Amino acid sequence: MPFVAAGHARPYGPPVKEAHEHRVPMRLSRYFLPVLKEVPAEAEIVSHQLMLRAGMVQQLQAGIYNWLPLGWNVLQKVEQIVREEQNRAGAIEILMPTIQPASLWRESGRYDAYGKEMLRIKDRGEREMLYGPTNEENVTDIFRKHVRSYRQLPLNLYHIQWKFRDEVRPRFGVMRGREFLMKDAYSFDLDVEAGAAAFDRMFVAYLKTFKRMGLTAIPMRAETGPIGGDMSYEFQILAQTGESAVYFDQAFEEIDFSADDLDVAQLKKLYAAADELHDPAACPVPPERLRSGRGIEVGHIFFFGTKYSAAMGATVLGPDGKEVPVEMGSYGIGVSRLVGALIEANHDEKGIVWPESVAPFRVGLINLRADDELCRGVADDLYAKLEAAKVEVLYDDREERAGAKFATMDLIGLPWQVTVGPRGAKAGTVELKSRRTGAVEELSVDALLARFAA
RNA sequence: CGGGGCGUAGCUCAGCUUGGUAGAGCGCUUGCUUCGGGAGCAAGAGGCCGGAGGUUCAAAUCCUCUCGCCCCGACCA
Repeated sequence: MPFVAAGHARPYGPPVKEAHEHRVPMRLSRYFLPVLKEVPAEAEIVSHQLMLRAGMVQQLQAGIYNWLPLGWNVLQKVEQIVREEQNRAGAIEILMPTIQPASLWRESGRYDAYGKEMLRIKDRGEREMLYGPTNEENVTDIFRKHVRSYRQLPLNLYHIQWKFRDEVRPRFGVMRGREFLMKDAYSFDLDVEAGAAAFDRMFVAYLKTFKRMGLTAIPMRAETGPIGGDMSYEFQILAQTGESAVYFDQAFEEIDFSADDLDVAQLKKLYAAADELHDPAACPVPPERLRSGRGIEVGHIFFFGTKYSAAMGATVLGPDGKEVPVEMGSYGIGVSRLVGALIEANHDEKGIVWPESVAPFRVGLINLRADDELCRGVADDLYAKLEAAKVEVLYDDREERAGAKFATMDLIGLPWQVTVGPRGAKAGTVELKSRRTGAVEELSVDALLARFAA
């Protein structure tokens, strides 16, 4: 750790390899889970309230959060799904720093264009720097220093890194923080056609990524904003509490986004628009097929051609021996925002309801009677066996009353609750409850283990 | 960046109008009793009332400045 702390290279996260492994199971009595019974006054929307109440995050400043163990755990799960789908789509992971030199941004002309959203700082030598709000210049610099030939294309480099945008008004907890974790990928291609193909690969990767998290993401044509360019889609996930109204063709509900043969051209033809771009009079979708809802933007992809490569001299020699600027695109996913968005889409009046793929623990084991020898014996034994079976489990072994334990488990939203109580302990059974459906079944310890060991 | 609101115990808040030695509930500690959906009783710990100036015999309370946070709008992964 000292090595990591000494630089700004990678302020978070385990190496990729470890993230595949199961997490260390935890006894709640030894964990750090500062849950709150009451709703902190600062939180307005439900995901923010629940993240604070479940002890996932803690605000340090406006729009800047500490990630506590439970939240950090989820953040890493989300990050890992994003990473795996980027890798699968052929993107290659790198890591660029959070701090960038102003000189790079002067080359693209964005140092002046970006405005107050960009946090500007100076080092001891009065050198102008900035905390990166995005990394087009940085990655283009990497490219131009190392790539000379079209034979090295296509190339897609991505990283998952903290960014800072000095929002005038941060809000909604981690959904719109100033500091946020983002995956951004950058594609480099010889010509527009190849660039468009790279764009489509990311388009599909995004749909799969969100699908794996149990989210329905609707791709919508979008404005390009300060990134620039002429082809842009944003991905909105549906949640009752979404920021903006969205309208889309019912066909999106019928598509299996996890399929391997998604037809991007077809998908792009389907109608979907946020309210500001939706004109009911001009909408091509007949009313009976038009769906509406509220959306949270969790991803945004751009194809902007030679905007940066031309300005910064990122060129390659083509097969004809001519030097041309590369065609580029950039592809963002708001990783930390997704944690909030996931809760917006998955909660009830009692708390969070995690999809299994991103749950901080798969199983919450509750010993109802910590003072009862029989119960404790059964629960300790089950905990050890779940651990041996590499099931991610949080074991509530605290000396609390039943109600408090159930309330805590419901709040933090682990998909499965396993309850050991005096009644079942005598009969050799435990209770298994689905957090999502509430369905309860009674079964033997062996049957339970068989259910989760896989 | 315009408009509004709020800073008092770890959390939610009362007290401020009308200045007079700082409160409640939850949480925390200890003991006893409880024990299948956020237990009861008892005894405790815990606050420079965001900060700095000022007015006053006296300021959480009145005045000025400042810092922070939240909400609405405009803007955004």
